[in-house]
Amino acid sequence: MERTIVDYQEGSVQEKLQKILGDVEEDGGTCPIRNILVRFSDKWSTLSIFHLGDAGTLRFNELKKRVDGISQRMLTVTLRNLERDGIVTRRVYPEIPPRVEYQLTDLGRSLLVQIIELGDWASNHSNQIIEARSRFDAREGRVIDSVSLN
Amino acid sequence: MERTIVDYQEGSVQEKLQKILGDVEEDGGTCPIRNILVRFSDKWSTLSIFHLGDAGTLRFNELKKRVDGISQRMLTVTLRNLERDGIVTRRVYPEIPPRVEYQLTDLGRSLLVQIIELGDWASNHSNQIIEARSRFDAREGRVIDSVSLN
DNA sequence: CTGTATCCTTTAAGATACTG
DNA sequence: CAGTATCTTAAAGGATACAG
Repeated sequence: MERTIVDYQEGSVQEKLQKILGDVEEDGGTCPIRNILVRFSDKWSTLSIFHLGDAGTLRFNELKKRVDGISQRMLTVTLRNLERDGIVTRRVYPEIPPRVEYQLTDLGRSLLVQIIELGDWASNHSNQIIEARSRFDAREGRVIDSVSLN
Repeated sequence: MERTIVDYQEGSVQEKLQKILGDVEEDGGTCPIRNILVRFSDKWSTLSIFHLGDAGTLRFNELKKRVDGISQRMLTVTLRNLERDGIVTRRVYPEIPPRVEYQLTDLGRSLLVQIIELGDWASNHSNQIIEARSRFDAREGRVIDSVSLN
């Protein structure tokens, strides 16, 4: 079902797009597809999924060490949301000091495949993007970095 | 350390992940891969790319009509950023009233393929995710919806 | 060790009014 | 038509202190 990294290159990309657009715009903002895309596109979720996919099982602080720059609060929030969505499992061992282990579910691993492809794309095209940014900034003479157009 | 990813791996998914992790954590936060993942994962960018991919060429207000709920300001900001990154082209026709047409670049179309796959994944797994959320919320007795853990 | 709770600052983004 | 500019609110996220 989702293991085919190969055949989504040639399949019916067009049909998939039509289907997504139908789902995504049908109820303006509340649809699950939008919701899911937004959720899985945040920085900390992506990085956490990468690291759990790489390591298999990680304790809270092990994961925290790997996800460079994440605060304790954001790791907690991120993991709760991923757990809620069925992407990771959380196992608590009643020891002192407590041990809590996280790992990807099957669903999480199938998502991982998708975001690896996206990350791979980013990796392979980063030079093109950086060059495009330079050209644009040279043309415009100013930087429109992230958002505010003020 | 176990490698659960091996289970479904056929090509070089594992290698891709290693490469991404190397890139992504090497300079903690400023690397282009992180930057790019964050940029292309925001809601309005994704939806704009979908619609431009579907329609081919769209004027500002045509696109605005299709991307349900987007404000004028956010469409402007989104399109500027996509233009800057080399994902869309912006062509201005010196007419009155002005006409401005947007379309995906080759780079943009190659990105489109990736996010279609992600959208397709979301579409195919939305039921699983919704069910997981219900189970979690029933277990926890409260909703941890988006972020604040207060 | 694995969190929670609070406070506080920054950023995102909607609404509205105005312009070439 | 296709934006800009400005104002304001909402949300994200960091820092710190504390708890089981």
